[in-house]
Amino acid sequence: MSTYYITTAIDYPNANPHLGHALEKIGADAFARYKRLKGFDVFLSTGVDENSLNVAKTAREAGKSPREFVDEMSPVFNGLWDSLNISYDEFIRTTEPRHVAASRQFFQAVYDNGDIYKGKYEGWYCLSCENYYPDPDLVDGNCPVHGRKPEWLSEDNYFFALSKYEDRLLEHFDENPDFVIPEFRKNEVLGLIRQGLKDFSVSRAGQDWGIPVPIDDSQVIYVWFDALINYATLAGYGYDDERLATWWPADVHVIGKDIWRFHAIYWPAMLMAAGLEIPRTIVVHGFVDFAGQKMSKSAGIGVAPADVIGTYGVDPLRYYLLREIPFHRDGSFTPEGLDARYHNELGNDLGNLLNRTVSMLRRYRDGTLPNPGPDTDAERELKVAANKAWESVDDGFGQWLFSEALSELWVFVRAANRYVDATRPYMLASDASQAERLDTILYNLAEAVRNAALLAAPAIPESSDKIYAQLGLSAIDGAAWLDQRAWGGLVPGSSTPGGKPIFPRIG
RNA sequence: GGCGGGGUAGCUCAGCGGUAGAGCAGGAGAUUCAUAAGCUCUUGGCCGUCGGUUCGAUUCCGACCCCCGCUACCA
Repeated sequence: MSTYYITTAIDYPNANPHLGHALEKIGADAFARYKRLKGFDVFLSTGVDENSLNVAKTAREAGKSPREFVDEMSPVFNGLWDSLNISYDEFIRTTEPRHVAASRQFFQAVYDNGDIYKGKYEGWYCLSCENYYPDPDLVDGNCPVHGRKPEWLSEDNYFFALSKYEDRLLEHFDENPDFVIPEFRKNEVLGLIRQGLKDFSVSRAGQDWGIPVPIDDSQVIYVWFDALINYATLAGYGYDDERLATWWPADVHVIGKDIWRFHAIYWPAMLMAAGLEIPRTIVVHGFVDFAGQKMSKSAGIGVAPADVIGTYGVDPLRYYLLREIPFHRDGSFTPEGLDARYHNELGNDLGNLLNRTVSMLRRYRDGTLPNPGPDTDAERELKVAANKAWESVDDGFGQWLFSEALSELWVFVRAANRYVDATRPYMLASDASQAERLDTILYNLAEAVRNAALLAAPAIPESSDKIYAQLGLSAIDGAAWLDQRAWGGLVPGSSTPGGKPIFPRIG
């Protein structure tokens, strides 16, 4: 079985995760589920980036030790991913011993290769912020946050010779045109590389939080340098060569538009320097805003994922984000939009389709799937619609175009609703001479619902399983897109228990 | 300043050389298996502005105007 390694960004655990974080994990999860359904052995990763000096700072402000703080925050993240049904295989914390070891080994490898050297890092440093500011960020020569005069400080740091890799990076982009998706992001990356790359500092002096530099324990590794290495750590780098051979290079890094510089430039160069292969693809997604405004906890703008789950459920949130927001671009979360898509698309179109189907099976056939007779034009049309859906939904998920995929799927869902109206099974029930015709309609209708559920499974796995259950089938798993795709997966004579509406009206 | 993205129906967007499309919202109708759901029909757009190329441009080219992102620099 082919392996497929998908990573998501590891998040800074210095505040609670919001919808933006959720968007990325949900997209990556939908893709991971899609790949599994297509028969791949998938490894999906996520985690938290705990070595940041910001984390240490936030901890101190909360009157806690960094260690205490991250131990509290970490479960908040994987807890949310669990409640969103993110099917991650591993959740990494960058304070884990295996990652500390891997980072040090990686640093050492790059150093041994001659690409890390000692240099001077200097700039305007605000003592209140504990941060360096580049000249243009200063306001009248003062710290933009505290308004106080910063001090000119310099410290010895270790630098990574990024500038050496300019040509090799350009070459890599040239040879791998799909390295960065979507294309307009690739163009941004290339633009930046062509402007010329500068070496960057990969260590910080005088800090007590972080991973010690292997060749100099007075310094810690710069947080981005160690954070990126998490992808290799998870693949076994530094402790399990067999595992590394199986999973490295990663097939795709899923990241937000704010961090492509690190993933598309720094990271490949770091890997070249460490003698590791470069991941095959980097998929860059956009951001979610709240009704046109940036989400901001302090300003009270936005909504907590847990609240949405509490009101609507997990799958409605997953569906809404995947359907509403084009993954590669920015999009907007609005309570009205969520409510509309929930009721119109999930409830009325899909949920009601299931409900009317199992209801008629119960009323007219005692909840037992009948044997279908010969097709008429109506059945042929329905199957054409199904085939079209399979093609375009498969294609859409494969290209990270979730919104398009779901949009195409709903074309089929509507076709199935139209099938009921066109064939009018409820008018046939009282006429014994029409029994075979009714059997045919009910069977094909159920089959249409089953196909829709299977197609929707990457996006709304729990709901798809519920639909399967109402049709008397066991949960969807394994390479179901390969082995259950054919029309006729339902066995005549089996019982269709039905059940409560899966997307009940709210409010 | 440079690079990139966007500007199409009230809303969210698709189309990207050949008589303007979808979903939602609004209006009307025929139905009843179903979560007052589904189905059918329908109102609604000088396709950001101004020029150009073309038999023909929302679609190509040029200039410009707004919104967003990245990046550089001046001060």
